[in-house]
Amino acid sequence: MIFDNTINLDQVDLAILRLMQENAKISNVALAQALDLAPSAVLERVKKLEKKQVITGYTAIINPVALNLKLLAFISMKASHSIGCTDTANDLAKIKDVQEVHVIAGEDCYLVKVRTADSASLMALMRDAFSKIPNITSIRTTIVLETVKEQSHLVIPEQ
Amino acid sequence: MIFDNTINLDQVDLAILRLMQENAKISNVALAQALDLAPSAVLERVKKLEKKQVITGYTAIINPVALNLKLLAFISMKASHSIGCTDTANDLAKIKDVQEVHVIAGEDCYLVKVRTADSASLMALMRDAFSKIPNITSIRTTIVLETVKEQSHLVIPEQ
DNA sequence: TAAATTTACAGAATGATATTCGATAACACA
DNA sequence: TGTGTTATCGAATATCATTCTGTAAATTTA
Repeated sequence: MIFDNTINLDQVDLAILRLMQENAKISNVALAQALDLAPSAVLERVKKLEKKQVITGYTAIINPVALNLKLLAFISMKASHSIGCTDTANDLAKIKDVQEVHVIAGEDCYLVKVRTADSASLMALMRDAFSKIPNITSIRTTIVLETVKEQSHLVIPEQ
Repeated sequence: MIFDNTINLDQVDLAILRLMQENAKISNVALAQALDLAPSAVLERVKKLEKKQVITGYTAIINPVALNLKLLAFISMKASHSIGCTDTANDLAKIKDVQEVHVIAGEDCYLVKVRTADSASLMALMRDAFSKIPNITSIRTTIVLETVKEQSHLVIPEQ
């Protein structure tokens, strides 16, 4: 039996994704007008995209500065454990202030994106959370001075 | 004259942000019920948060794999130009496949997050786009093998 | 302190919207 | 060709967003 892992998205699906990525709160009616379809047809497609986990959620984009989260940092780490062990990565992922945890190729093992109020709270985070995680042998912290672009928008193929 | 740059958010505002970050498509009525307020009052607050640029948008979170975007990479760059010059960063930001551009402290100048289909398309991107940007003197590409956590959700203070 | 102004909220009205459902047409496949 | 599946439409209804007015509270000003 062939396990069909491919998700086939047609032009209409891609257009929906494009519009909803741009503005998740676009009304179903507006979507339908833009796509030249009935609202009920569009709704069914959106539901299907959600069920197929093509769309995994909807979120409000919040200005970090408004929440006083003025420090962004990337932290590279090496670990001593065996290759393929996911414990350390999972421990890192549990930390709330950690936005991203990536296992990377190259000299280091993990790349972590962290957002805190300031350098003091980053220091506190490292003392209280990172240092408790076993097997981490080295850490290199890169402070972001200025973010010129930061978006989760994906490039959606034109056709 | 004191320029009031502070954005004062009370408990209700934070609760709105928490709920809308979790699910941007939550209905106004549901929000109002959760906050024990009238829908009209909540709507006014949301509008205000948008106007104050606390909420900067609403987006559908799309699974990159569904769009065949299976490669994630971080690229560190050095540049030869004078400190404070933003041209290079802006050039990088213009590239569609580039999700993030950060000016960083440390040995390198820029950290760039890129998402493409595969290593071939990353190669093509470097050939067609990155190489055209002047003043870049060195590049170090870090390929992500696995992403354990990736979210734009901010930590919203409890109270 | 008192008056004036601003702000936040509730409640009602209405206009728009989401959602459901049955019917139909297009399509895939054997 | 016949059968099952899928996508769509259009209408009906329930839900919701949005606007507006009045009011109370908070804040500012004199």
